[in-house]
Amino acid sequence: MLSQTAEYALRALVLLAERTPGQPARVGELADELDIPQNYLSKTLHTLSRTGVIASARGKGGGFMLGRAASDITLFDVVDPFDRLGNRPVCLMGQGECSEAHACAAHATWKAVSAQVQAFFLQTTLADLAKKRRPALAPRAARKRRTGKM
Amino acid sequence: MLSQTAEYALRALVLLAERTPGQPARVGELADELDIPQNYLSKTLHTLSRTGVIASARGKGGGFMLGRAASDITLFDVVDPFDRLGNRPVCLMGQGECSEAHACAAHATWKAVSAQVQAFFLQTTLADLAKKRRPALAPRAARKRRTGKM
DNA sequence: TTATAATAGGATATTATCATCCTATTAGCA
DNA sequence: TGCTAATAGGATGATAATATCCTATTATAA
Repeated sequence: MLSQTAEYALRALVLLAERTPGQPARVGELADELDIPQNYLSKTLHTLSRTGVIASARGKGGGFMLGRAASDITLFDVVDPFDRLGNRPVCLMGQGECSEAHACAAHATWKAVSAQVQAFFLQTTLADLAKKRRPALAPRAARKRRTGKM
Repeated sequence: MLSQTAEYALRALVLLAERTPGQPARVGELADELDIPQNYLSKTLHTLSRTGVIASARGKGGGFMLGRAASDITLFDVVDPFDRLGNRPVCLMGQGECSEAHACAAHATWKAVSAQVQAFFLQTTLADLAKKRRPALAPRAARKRRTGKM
């Protein structure tokens, strides 16, 4: 569904959204926690810093942090610089195999499904994905046993 | 949404579905009409012939044709051998970032959207995509002016 | 039985994606 | 000022997807 790069970006930004705002997180930390190659993530985040969804600070005490409130960053914002969700053709068979004027029987259905996917990315925000940890629901033992995998 | 290969396969099979059944179509013809590299399409179709959705006949007068009724071949049948639609992870952030047990706020929404996409591929058939040309609705002039593009 | 037209399929080239390496730049601190 | 910790970013390597080339195999018809 998403390219590797876009998935990395998304996971990293969800992590950022879970951090206390204003405190920059180092790429190394993020890469480590997410098991993503550090140098690769570095460039991915840099790309996002250019679009403004995150901010970067160089030097000691630097790192990356969200550029605005998590509830104000959509998944589309995060993913679109890598996978062009906006540019996808209307017809799943490529450009204009079936057009609005000369539509196949499935055209309307696909358009509807496709629109739902778009809407999901446009309406869901990082705040929705960030884990609002609810300790009451997760027994203490289970939390400790976390392996990082699965 | 689909890989290049899967898209080629789908377009070619829609074309086959529009042909008179039982009459094999040569790869060259199909590739030509769809503007797809012939040798590549050849292998793609060969793959599908092994899964049984199409049949192939070698030698003079040979070619490819649907293996069963167009209304009995789903888009899933065509696409799955190339893009594993069935194997996609539940969470769009990769394996188990959020699980059923520890779900993010968007989990349910994404699952629903994802299921709709799956359902589309499972329920739509080649017959639905094949152009049942309705000359009454398309003015003769418009039909002639077709450029192949757009 | 030979010529021809088609798919079958291995080998290989090309291109895009994913990933690493290394150096430059910037900021903070002793 | 100089040391250290961080991002910035060019160059390059590895891998997978896409595409081409060429020969083998099979079927039909003269």
